[in-house]
Amino acid sequence: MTHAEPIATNPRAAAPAARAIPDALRLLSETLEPERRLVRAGDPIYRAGDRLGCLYVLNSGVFKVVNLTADGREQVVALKFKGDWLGLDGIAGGRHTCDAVAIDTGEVWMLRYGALLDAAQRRPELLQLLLQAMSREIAHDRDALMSMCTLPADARVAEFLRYWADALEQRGLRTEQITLRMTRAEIGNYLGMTLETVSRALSRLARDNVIAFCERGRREVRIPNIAALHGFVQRSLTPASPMLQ
Amino acid sequence: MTHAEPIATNPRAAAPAARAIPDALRLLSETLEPERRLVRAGDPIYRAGDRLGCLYVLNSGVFKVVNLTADGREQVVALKFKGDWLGLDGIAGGRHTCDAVAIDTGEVWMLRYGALLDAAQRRPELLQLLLQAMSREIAHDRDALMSMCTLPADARVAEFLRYWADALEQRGLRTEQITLRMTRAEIGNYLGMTLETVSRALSRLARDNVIAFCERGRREVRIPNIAALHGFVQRSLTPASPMLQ
DNA sequence: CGTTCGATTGAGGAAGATCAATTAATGTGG
DNA sequence: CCACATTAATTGATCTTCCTCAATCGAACG
Repeated sequence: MTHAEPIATNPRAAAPAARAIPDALRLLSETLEPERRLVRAGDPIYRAGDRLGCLYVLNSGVFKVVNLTADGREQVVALKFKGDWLGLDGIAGGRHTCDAVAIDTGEVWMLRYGALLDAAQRRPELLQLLLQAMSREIAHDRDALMSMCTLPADARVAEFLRYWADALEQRGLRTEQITLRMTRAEIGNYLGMTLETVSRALSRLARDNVIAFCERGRREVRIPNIAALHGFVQRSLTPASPMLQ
Repeated sequence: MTHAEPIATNPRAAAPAARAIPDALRLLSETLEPERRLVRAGDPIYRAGDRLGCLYVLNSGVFKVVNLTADGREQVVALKFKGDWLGLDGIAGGRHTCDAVAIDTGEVWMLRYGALLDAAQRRPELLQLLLQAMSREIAHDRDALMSMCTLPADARVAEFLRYWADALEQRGLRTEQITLRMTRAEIGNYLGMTLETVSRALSRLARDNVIAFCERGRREVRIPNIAALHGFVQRSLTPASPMLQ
């Protein structure tokens, strides 16, 4: 009885999701033949205010999406992985409303918005793909808002790690040991807390053996068991913490 | 010289936006002839888990969108006004992921998802309409997340009122005096704070003359000047409050 | 006119921000 | 390769904001 195998214990349930991203990428590749662009950590692919010429799909790597307000506030509002789209928020206004910046080496595919629109008119499966990507993003943003509003700081950090590990797992990538490509300050900015609070939360998670730090630096995190992270979140809810009705 | 007319002092700038919603509604009405449904405060139009048969567009009234998690947390994650769409988050999974509940009398138009998809394939302007609605929702959700993360409680309440008044103004509705159709508890739940904090924030806003309560109850709020609300938000940022870098 | 529900206001406490000091990585020029 | 400079992370000590608990008040309703 193997117990250390959380992935694909139920192949029938895992299979469709596991196939979804490669299938989507193949469809896009074949029907639109997108221009490919290699990026390294720190490279922006667009900036808030840029005219929306293209939408982007990640073939590999990790991106952060940074929102900025007129009054100078700046915040990481999303993380993007393989198969995710970038730039969807700019469709309404014809201009990008955020910065998109690579935080790891990777490859993005550029889809001319006009060409995509044309193709979507002719090919139902392409339209579906786009609508589903947008829908997924809306649903995810709401979950994120909800975590922000209802979870205490420690749980938010745990949830952040769980989400990251989960995203990698769904894409068939190594999840046992993940490299956070963000500083504590960036993580805190994303989660709405200070870098000190992030650091303390991580220390506590490590002390509780929910995560472990690896030899090389504290930027690499070992997650022996994703379910344990979820358990940690749940525990911070149950013990007398109805937190906002 | 009439001075109490904040709208359309610059007709060229205001006109396109002001026309956008009626134009969109007319297009939908003519091309899809949607079934219309009257609702009253408290009526749900769908529940999380329901199969996605329709998308909905508000012709009038106000809706709240409520998200619930497996562990029982429940939160208002969005407010919807005339011209807004409901149910977009359910496209990806084929099921609604939230409850949508009327908080005022109004009328929603039901669009069979399949029919909408067909029509969008044939009519570019309809496809654009749908994509723009989804894009706008993504952009707005990010702004909301950002407010949550970067603004202190008082400013979040001010921003909430500003957004509500702004939404009404954009739709050509009375904005001088608005009726909040949510309890303090609901507002607090939406903004990630307790009802007491909402109450205190409102009292402070009234004391600073940024808002005023009307004779009948404290559920009606008079907003003499929307810009003053924005000013209040800004002030809570500048005086030694970098708040998260 | 009492009952109920929502709103307000105050007092005390806890989570998390801020300030500050230390330690660990990373990078740079010699 | 090492000394040094720089940046990131950790940890502790306060202080602030906001939550919790509780009492009071007002409005709506039967």
